[in-house]
Amino acid sequence: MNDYSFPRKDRLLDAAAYGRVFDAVEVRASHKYLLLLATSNHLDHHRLGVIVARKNVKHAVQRNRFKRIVREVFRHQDHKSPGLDVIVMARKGVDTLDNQTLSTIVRQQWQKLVGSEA
RNA sequence: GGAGUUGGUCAGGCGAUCGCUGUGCGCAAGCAUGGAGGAAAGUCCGGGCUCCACAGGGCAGGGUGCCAGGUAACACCUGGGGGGCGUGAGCCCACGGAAAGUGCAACAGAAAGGAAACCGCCACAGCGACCCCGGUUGCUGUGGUAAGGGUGAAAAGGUGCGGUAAGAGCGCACCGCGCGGCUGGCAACAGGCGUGGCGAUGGUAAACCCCACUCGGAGCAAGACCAAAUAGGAAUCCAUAGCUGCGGCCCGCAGUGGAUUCGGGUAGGUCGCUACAGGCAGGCGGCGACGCCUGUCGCAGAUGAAUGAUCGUCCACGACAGAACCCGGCUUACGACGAACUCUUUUU
Repeated sequence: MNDYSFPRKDRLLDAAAYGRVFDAVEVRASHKYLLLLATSNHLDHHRLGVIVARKNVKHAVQRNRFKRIVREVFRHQDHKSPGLDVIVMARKGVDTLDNQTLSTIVRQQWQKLVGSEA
């Protein structure tokens, strides 16, 4: 039985944590609308960070929507594999997708990322 | 029915599952409960709050600009006045001063500001022409003339009658304008009376400017507190042994040590942080904005940043859009609903 919760320990909490990922990207998954970067964190769980640039998604409502969906997908994933720090970045145009489509894309990219790492 | 004007209300509902976050209770697991907007937006005004600056006054610079009121305050709101638009309900107005000074106005036009005769009109003079012999007319000159033509966004009060050689505020009537009382109004202003013939007061002040009133600066990353590690500082105490330098060596001198305390202060953390110019209901005062009183409610507080996802169901099939110290406005974006009023068409 998986734990679907999303507590603070599962998030990247400060600039330093983000910096570590950016400085040592081990795996990446690229898509027209988003980009995933990841590096192992030597913990027993994954951690997630989301970046949505104002430049790419103009409206705050749309930025929030993107983050929520990414988190939603994240907490439904299997967390048994060795811990990864993952950053999900939005690209221009994501705000044109509906929730369903966006969820599917994020899920696919996530599988790709975990698969290539394993 | 159509077209329109004004002022309002709501912002998908319910259920299930999985989450996020504040608070309360609990050792904990957990349980209970609260959790975006009318614009949260643009950051354009006004305040509160915080720190800095500040005797008083002036200059510079900015803002506001019909009057009265409301307010913590405003550039907002209410009521009133004036002007403009609309058949109307209604709407719009940067609405002080051009008789302090400086400046600006393309082109056109004769002339554009103490104006100007291009054409025209009129008088007189000279030289002609014609004839019915004192009239008509042509040219030139000297004057008069702002009525007409023409230019312009604008040509110096307007219209009419009189008047005149032709004209002209030259005279008169009405309208407009200036000045002085009077009446009404807190006032802006309105009405009416008298008076001036109006060669002075043209326009532009979102041109400089003048006048009146008004304004200190920065902003919650404000600011307050706690406070590591490391480096450096001050004081006290201990050790003055060893090492380094000066020196041939000794003495000596300078530097280097340990402990404790203190102050500054970085990372990090806590506070500021949501309870108030508060919402709702009723009463009273006021045309109203609003004020006063009583009752009642507790209504986000995050900090990589929560308020969501999926499914079911109902309907009018859901627009614009996401708090970041807090309020009051303005502006912009936008879906739906009902109300009052106006104009118009058709029918009875």
